Amino acid sequence: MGRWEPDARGRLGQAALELFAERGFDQTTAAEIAKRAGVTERTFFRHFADKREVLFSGSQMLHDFIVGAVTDAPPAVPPIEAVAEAVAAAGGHMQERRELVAQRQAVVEANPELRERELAKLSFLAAGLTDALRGRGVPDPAARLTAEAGMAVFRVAFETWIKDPVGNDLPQVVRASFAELRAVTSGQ
Amino acid sequence: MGRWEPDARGRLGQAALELFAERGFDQTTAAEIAKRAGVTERTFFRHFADKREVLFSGSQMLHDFIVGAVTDAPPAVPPIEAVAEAVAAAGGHMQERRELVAQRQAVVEANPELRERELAKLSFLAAGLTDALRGRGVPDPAARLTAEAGMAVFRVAFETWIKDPVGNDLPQVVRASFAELRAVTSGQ
DNA sequence: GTCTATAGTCCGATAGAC
DNA sequence: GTCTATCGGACTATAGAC
Repeated sequence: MGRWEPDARGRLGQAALELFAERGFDQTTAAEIAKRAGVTERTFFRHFADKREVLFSGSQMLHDFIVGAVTDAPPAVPPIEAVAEAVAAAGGHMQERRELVAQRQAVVEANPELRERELAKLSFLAAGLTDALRGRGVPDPAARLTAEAGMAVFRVAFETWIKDPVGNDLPQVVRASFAELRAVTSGQ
Repeated sequence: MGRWEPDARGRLGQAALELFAERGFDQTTAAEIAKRAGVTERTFFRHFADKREVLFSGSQMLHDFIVGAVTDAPPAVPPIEAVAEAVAAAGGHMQERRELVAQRQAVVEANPELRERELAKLSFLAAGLTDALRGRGVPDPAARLTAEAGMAVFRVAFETWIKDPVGNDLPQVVRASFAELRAVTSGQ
């Protein structure tokens, strides 16, 4: 065993979520989060570039999963289908952690700065998705538009699912939202 | 003539754009912007909630223009058409100020915090657009998806136009992007 | 208009792991 | 010896409180 308890990063994320939920993002200082996690404020900022970032460790996993799924889809699958299935599959994983996801989302929605960061993460994901589609031979601007359409659907489907008190089939909501997007863009 | 020069807000916006372009967002303090505009730092924060906001006065105008155009479109116009024409018309106005728009965009792109704020403004616009569509009798989730599709197209079309060294027909790029979105969502 | 809390940076020091 | 994670303290600017 080392000098310190392991997984300072994980403990910081846990402590931050608890404190933000208890008393709000603005009313929580980085020093308080660090204290609850058993480290110093300085250590907090070595793990996270800013106070908001502590809530977005999972975004990288989401990014890698969705981009990976699109990259690995069989070549014959049409681009929009590859994106739809990747997003639906990611939804399946989120569903397994619904309690945690819902608590985190409530914290994010309660604060404008956190909502801003959430949008930035989805924009970053759209960029990754665009690259993955280009890698499948999809030309611009189709690659960019397909990726943006996928993120639009993800936003809408996720919001529908998280607001539903039951909310037990996110992948299905994702697929239905893609169908709905096709309907509205074709003029009904 | 009053005690102060008029339009402190406008001068602050101008001074901020100049300073951000000269030495970057991070290397410019609110006090420096205020000094160049001939006011105190305190006045800067009376006009703008935070340092980033000084670059986004135009976002409110864009919001009101697009939401107004969708609200005022004849009832017979299909939702996606109403959105497409509203965005195309807004593009026409931006085109008239291409130099200023391009300079501002270069500053925004150069800084992650400013890019974040830009995304937040577009998200706010999507929300206004969703309400306008509901006002036209479009049900959920179609209203939300149509609005998000409109913002996705706007992002892509704007980026295409601003990167084009000539870039003299944004409304046309917007319409072409809507057509492309229809194509990609229907699976080519 | 002044005062202050907090975010976020920079420097150096320490100690275990490899 | 090198690498990585931690700590301590001083410092500036933002942003809000008074």
